[in-house]
Amino acid sequence: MTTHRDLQAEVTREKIMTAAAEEIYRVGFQAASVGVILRKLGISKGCFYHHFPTKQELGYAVLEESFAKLQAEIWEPALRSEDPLRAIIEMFSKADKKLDCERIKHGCPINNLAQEMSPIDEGFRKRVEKIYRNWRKHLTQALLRAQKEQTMSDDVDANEVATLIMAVTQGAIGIAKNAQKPKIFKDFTRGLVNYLEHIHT
Amino acid sequence: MTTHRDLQAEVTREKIMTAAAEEIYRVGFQAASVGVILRKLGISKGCFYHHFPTKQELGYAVLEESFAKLQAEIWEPALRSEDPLRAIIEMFSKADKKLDCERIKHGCPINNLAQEMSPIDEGFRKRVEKIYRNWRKHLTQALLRAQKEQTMSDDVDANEVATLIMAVTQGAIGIAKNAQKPKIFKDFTRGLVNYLEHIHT
DNA sequence: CCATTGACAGACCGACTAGTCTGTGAGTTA
DNA sequence: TAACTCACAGACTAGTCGGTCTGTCAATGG
Repeated sequence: MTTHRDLQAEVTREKIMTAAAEEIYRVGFQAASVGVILRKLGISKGCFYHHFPTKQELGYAVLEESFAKLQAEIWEPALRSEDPLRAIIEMFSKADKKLDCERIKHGCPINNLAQEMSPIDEGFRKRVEKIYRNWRKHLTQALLRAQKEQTMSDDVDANEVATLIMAVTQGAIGIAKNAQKPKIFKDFTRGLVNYLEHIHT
Repeated sequence: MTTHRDLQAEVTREKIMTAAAEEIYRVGFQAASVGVILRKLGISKGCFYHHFPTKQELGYAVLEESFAKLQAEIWEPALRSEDPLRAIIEMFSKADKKLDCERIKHGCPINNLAQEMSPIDEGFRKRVEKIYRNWRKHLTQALLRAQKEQTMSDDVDANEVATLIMAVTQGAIGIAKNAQKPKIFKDFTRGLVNYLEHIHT
């Protein structure tokens, strides 16, 4: 049975997760201090370590629950769309609007974590790899569907296009984040968009 | 006049720089400990802080002197080549050989540093931005030259191709580094290579 | 030859970190 | 209502970090 206490505990866990996700996104995992996160929430050490055994486990949870979900939410509509290739093209074309700007400035949360933590923590590495494998799989499936439904040229290899999209996305976000100018993101994706237009039928 | 002492000091500085570059490349800037670097070299704290005012300045020096130089050395031959586009294509084609594997496994040193430090240190951000601007400039110039010398199609925009190459390179290295399989690098650049072949004349 | 310089040695410091441990008191159950 | 559980509080610890400071001694210049 779920008691009032269990519910309250769940709320607390969520509060920690949200604040941690923000902080990790803002400054990176290593620079994110457990103490700072708790002070911001007005929550005690005891409370935190009641919910998470280590800072590392908190990081894993943020990656798997918060970041992976965010990524899925961003791509799912396009991948489910009737005309996936067109939807993807429009994702890039509209990338300089509203919320996306903030996301470009701070980079892709998953990629940030990956670049920082993968070389020194196998746990992060494997979790990120799983997310990427998934992304690649769904993207490829969507493009194969596009070919079947005649909205993408048969002359190209769906898997090849999928990896190209992924590489450009990650590369362009990284470069734009560094430049701190979301406008630059479009500079670095224009070539890809033109190419995608070219194979769109 | 350059005395024997000055010379010895320069040697020491170089030793520190080399060890620091390795360590920063291996574990990132924040995780790299000054103490660990010094212990490895058998050098004292006093010695280190005689040569570098802060750890931050050491990081800047490594980025500007070691990493930027490395990057230039890798791309210069291709960009100076008679047929730059062909040379670039071959760079990607041969990326799974020898030394390059190690580089792919640990990622691009500059990009690693950029992703980790740019959001929290403007000094790193600006230095990386300068390197990227330079890379983009030289790459674009090389492609414009290719067009003038009729080795690249006039139908494409040199700047657009340059940014595409940069984005794919950074994205693919990042993904391959995470997967820890250099072979994957080729998967993620095959689409680009085919495209480059296509516009090569 | 003697005064000075500067490359280096290493003990030391304060700040900060992740993580522990002993309580405490409200919510739950018998 | 009495026993108990568990979400939470917060002082505390051990260790690491970047950075400082004083001292030493060989190379240097007058």
